[in-house]
Amino acid sequence: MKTCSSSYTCPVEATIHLIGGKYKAVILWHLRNQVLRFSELHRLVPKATTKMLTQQLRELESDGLISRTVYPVVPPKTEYALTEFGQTLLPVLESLCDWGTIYLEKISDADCSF
Amino acid sequence: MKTCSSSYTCPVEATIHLIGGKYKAVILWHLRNQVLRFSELHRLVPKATTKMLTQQLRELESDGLISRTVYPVVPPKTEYALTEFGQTLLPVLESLCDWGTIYLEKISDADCSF
DNA sequence: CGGAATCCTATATGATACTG
DNA sequence: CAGTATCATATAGGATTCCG
Repeated sequence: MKTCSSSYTCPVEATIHLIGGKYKAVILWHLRNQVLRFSELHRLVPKATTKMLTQQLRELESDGLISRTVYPVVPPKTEYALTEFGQTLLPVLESLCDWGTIYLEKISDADCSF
Repeated sequence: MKTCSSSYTCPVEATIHLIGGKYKAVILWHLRNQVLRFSELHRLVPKATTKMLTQQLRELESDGLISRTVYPVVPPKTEYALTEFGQTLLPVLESLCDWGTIYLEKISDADCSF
């Protein structure tokens, strides 16, 4: 999962390395039009444990795709948002979403009967 | 890695599940404009072991994205190609490639100095 | 609330050898 | 050539508990 020092043979590989994590693309997708707190994200991605969610968020952060803002209040409050650089991913995410929609239609027809 | 019976909460998740594998997007990318034999693919994706390459190819095949044609000759000859459905992924792959290119420029500037 | 720490298991991946 | 089989390990991922 190290991002650095990996030499990629092609750009596609690099992008997948950044957003191909189990929940990363979904997280970015949910952040596309809103700032979200940790618990809000967790509600949107319930399959992720807090550990996984934290891990993926930290990786996205260290890759410069999202920002993490901690408010020193009680109870704690943390907000996650797309960075400017993260926003450049929006066309990619939309294309993933569009194709996924078509794919889901396709398999709901066949309904996986094998 | 099971594709079936996973219920996705959002289409982005579905797409990533199909092409998010370690070498899948790269394989698809290499097949975008040509038919390739196993050994040719292996040369293009040298980091993958034969086991991994086979595995990813079989998954792509069972997801209907690529076709596998075995010619009953000696020595054996197998050709992999995008299916029609696989071709619908081309815009997605291009978008992954475009963004990856920009990303690689960005990190080659900073050169990971933290 | 937003995690961190620990422990544990499952899965992914690699190395190597072998085969029709 | 195009894999398969087997063994070993690394990494991902989950469950649980605890804390400021």
